[in-house]
Amino acid sequence: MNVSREFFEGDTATVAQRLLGKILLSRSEGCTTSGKIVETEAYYGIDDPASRASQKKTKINKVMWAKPGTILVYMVHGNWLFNIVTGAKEVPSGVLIRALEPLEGIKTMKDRRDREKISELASGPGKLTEALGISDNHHSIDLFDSDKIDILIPEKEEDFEMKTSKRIGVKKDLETDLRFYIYQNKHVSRHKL
DNA sequence: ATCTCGATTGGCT
DNA sequence: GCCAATCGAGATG
Repeated sequence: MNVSREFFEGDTATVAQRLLGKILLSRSEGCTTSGKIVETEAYYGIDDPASRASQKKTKINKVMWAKPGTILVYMVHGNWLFNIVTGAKEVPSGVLIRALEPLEGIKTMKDRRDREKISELASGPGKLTEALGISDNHHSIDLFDSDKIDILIPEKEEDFEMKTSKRIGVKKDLETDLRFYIYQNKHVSRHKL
């Protein structure tokens, strides 16, 4: 079952936590790939120094002001990073999807990633976009107005223990922990931390 | 566990 | 042209 747009309204840290255990599915280049979300990070708006919304508006970050459920993709150090806009309209915030546990289309993911180990297919923000065939042609599309990307609620959600930490790669972080991940899941990035 | 080097794009001078 | 940026892979110990 698909999530509703209301799922992405409200506090971005809450949405980030609720996304854990959900399924991110991509249809790209004729291949369907999907994975369980095991790691996310929340980014607020103008009060969050790490958020792109605290910078000047550009064609990349202006979609943070778009309606919740809009997709934001940008390049960092040679990797595409996948985010979903959250919060009320005109209140910029978003969630970065950082890691997936591969489910469908594992063969395709192996080919795209040129890796055989399942835990190396999508255990990081740049890895999962490559595995799912996500790039800047997904930027600014609406999740609910496109068949390229879906967020699904699994038939039966297994329970898990959630852990939090500081966001990764962020220089000026906030006091609160805004990274959320499934404890002891092997597909979480940098799970040695 | 720690480091180091390469990676691509957009935004600015 | 220059540079920063929500990273990844490989080498090393």
